[in-house]
Amino acid sequence: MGTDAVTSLMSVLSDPTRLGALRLLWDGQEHCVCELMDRLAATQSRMSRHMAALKSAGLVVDRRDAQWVRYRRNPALSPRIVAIIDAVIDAMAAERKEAA
Amino acid sequence: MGTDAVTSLMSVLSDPTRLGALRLLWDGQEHCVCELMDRLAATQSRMSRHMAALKSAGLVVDRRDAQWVRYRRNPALSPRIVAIIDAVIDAMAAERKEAA
DNA sequence: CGCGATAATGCGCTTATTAGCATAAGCGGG
DNA sequence: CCCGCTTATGCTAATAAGCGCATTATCGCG
Repeated sequence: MGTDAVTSLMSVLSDPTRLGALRLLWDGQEHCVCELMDRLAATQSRMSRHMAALKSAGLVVDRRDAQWVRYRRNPALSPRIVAIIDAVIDAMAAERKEAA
Repeated sequence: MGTDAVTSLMSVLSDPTRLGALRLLWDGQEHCVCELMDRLAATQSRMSRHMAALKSAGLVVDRRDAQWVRYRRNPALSPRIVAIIDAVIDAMAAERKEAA
């Protein structure tokens, strides 16, 4: 990790579309961009760019499968990063429950 | 919490000066702006604004004491928020250890 | 009441982030 | 080889974030 690795991680997490994607990917399964688009109500280019950001941060990995690109949570993520994201996703879930 | 409370929290956390201040304040003690300035190598206006951001996010509280303003961690913070920040500070500590 | 010390704020500037639109790139099928 | 589907990317405009500088505000002290 660089000097401000945590800071850049926080930057990546400070976007609702990226957080939503992370929440969906956190089930460990693969999800294509089109599915994420639909479920997060994002346009194609927007979704693609946000996924690129998550990938560039090392939080997710992707795989080409025919015309689809399947993203999934990076299984090799450091425990400290996982701890942060788990806590964030937990807070998001609570927030969603309250809103309902 | 609003719809994107978590997102805005992440935004507040995505700055090295604010993260540094949070780390220092996380000991539960009071710290004046001047001390934070010194320890984080920040100018006065910069430090003041960042503390205002942390305060506005509800993460810290302040108290006037003569010519000083003492900031401290907000003791009434929700457990979910605390969990996030604890994890972030833990990651920062690990990062600092590696850098040394 | 004026002074020194500490902190906050108005202002202008620069840089970073994000979005949409259009276009290109990768893939399988016919 | 072209077509349709899916995803990535170049470009540009709009917005937000952050900083420094200067100024203002607040306080205790003499």
